[in-house]
Amino acid sequence: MLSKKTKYGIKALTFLGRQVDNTPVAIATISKSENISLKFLESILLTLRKNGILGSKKGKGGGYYLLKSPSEIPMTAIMRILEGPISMVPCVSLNFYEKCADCPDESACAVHNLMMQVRDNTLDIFRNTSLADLCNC
Amino acid sequence: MLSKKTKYGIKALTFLGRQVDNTPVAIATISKSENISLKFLESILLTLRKNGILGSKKGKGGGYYLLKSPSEIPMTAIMRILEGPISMVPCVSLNFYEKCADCPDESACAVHNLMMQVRDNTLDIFRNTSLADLCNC
DNA sequence: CATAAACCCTATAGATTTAGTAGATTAATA
DNA sequence: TATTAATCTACTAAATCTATAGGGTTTATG
Repeated sequence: MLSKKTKYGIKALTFLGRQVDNTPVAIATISKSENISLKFLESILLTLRKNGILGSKKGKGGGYYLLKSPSEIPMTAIMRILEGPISMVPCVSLNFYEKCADCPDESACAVHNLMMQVRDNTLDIFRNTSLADLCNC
Repeated sequence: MLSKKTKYGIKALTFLGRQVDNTPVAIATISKSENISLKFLESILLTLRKNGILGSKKGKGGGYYLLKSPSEIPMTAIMRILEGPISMVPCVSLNFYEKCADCPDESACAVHNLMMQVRDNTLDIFRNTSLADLCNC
């Protein structure tokens, strides 16, 4: 299940991507428009900034803005920052790999092989979808 | 992320599906072979029984056994029982649908439309994979 | 009747999620 | 320069979920 953090993060990014110019938008503006708890959104936007997706400007007239154009931001990046691994099990993760404690042989593990398929398919979608695609719908 | 419950459940089902005859297998046998905590596995097998996947026999020589042949058990059924919804958001779920509180218009929601794609792809895999496929690998 | 097994109920430690509260810091502007 | 509007930081907290553990009950078998 997708966390609210990720869901809200994507919604906020989409909101920013739909802006005509790329001038800073205040958290409160996004919060009201997308029905997201202000302080929760604040922490989400902060992590997006720390991970190079967003820039921010402090003080009056400040806010958050996209650092790249929406078409240059793949969903893989957004998902990995907000949700973490795209895989359903760590043992098939590309960026967050971890061996299973209970499983002696990965290549013989039924779960492993099934989840590899799921990962490949999901990854394919996220790789071929950019923030721009989300903004146009 | 896949819960351990689901992972262990699938492993146990695979173990049962690989049995030559379909005679009852004790929880302890599966627990040892697959490195799964006995009491946790107990509760997992119980829910699989209550959901029509497994049968059980009490007393000496008792245990759990599959109610159908592995090829007749699709992964969709197993996943829904153990993990719940296959969708990443309730608003695109076929079997566990729930409207989002924050979202006024589903068809205009970027998250909704993206997760619909992911669901379709994942569902396709689970529909075309049966327990039998997992047993042969 | 003894034994071995599923069954059933309860509790719980720990982690994660989803926030809320309080204040510090920074920058534009009147 | 004083004010104001904004981000930034840190702490707290409730609620829920996860992954067990323990103990007692029931049922079948030899």
